Amino acid sequence: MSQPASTKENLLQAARNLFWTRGYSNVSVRDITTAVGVDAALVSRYFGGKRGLFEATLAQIDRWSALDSDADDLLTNAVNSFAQPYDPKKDRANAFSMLIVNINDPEVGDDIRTLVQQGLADPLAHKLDGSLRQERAAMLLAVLFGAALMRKNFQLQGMADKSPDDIAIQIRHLAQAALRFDG
Amino acid sequence: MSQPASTKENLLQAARNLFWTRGYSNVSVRDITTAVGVDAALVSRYFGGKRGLFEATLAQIDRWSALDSDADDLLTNAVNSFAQPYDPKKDRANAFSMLIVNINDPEVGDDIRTLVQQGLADPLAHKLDGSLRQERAAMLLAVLFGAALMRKNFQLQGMADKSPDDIAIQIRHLAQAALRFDG
DNA sequence: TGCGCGAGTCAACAATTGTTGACAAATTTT
DNA sequence: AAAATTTGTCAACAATTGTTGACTCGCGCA
Repeated sequence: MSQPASTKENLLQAARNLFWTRGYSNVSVRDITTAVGVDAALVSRYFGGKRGLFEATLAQIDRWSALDSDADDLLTNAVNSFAQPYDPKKDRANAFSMLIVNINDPEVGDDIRTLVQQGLADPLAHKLDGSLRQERAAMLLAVLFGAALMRKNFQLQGMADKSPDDIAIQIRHLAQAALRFDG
Repeated sequence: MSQPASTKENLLQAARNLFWTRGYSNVSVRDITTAVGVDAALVSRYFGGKRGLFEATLAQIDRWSALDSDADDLLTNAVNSFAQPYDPKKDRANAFSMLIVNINDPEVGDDIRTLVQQGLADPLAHKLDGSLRQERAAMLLAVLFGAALMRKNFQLQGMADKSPDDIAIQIRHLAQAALRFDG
């Protein structure tokens, strides 16, 4: 039995959808409020402003399901998280899109940087075993983000036009190489 | 004997520096003109507007030096193009940064997409031999762009804090894996 | 009935943006 | 020297942006 969604929750969801696809600076407060059907003033009322609303959406990404695994099937999970088609319900693949779209924003870029470093890269490196853990973690993320960048943002032929299964094979090939790096 | 740079050339250079580092929407016409020391109206006068000025900078990237090689040392050139430190004089490493920074811009994103597809990915695939050329070209670009993204934009530890030589070793490892892909 | 309160609207603000037309100065052309 | 063309400035514009304060409406409660 779900409660009738409050306006505040509606704003949060609309903000997530818009920020995560268009990027912070490319979404106006009025874009969000008209999507919900309320006045623009409510954003400042409820969240203290546009920036506060964005950070409220950021706070929802405190856990990365790609890290919910031991070192063995970490590769499988990492590959799957990018191979899956876009699904606004699952925060996993969605979150990566948001990061790329917002990383170069002068207003929120720093937030994204620390979120990825501390919330994703550091835990990932800690999960690996062997030497050069930080380097291999960074290389794995380079592969995953690079594939997402080519597939979703640049929409390159040879990546954007592949089925999730096909793309998973390509990414797995690269991810394995990243984890195998030993100098 | 270089001519004294004309104001139009100065605008073009200032626009390149700013657009390529901050992104199109994050740079105002007045940012560019005050950097040169002239009035903002000159952009519309000389280039037909902000958009025209941006496309004038895009027109300067019609050739990719990473493609100036046969299939053999293509990998070496590709790796070098990303390992080199940021240098506003050389358009090579610079151009990739520009592409990432502007790819998500609603105004110029499509320009970047077609430029990369037709000017970079297609010629690259044509240069490869063997099967799955389009896929391997896309994978190589995923590695190169992903490394640039982690290093310059996300500034991940394990990539951003490496010397050009060290980063070249990592990228070469991944790039070789990309070119070796056979399904 | 009257009081208070949460929810939301409305009008307006200051700032920033890209662009334009009229004008002034300087330089070249005739 | 006079005319014309280039080169640039200046003021102003309309649109968009985030934010604020005053206000209205509806509902529970005394």
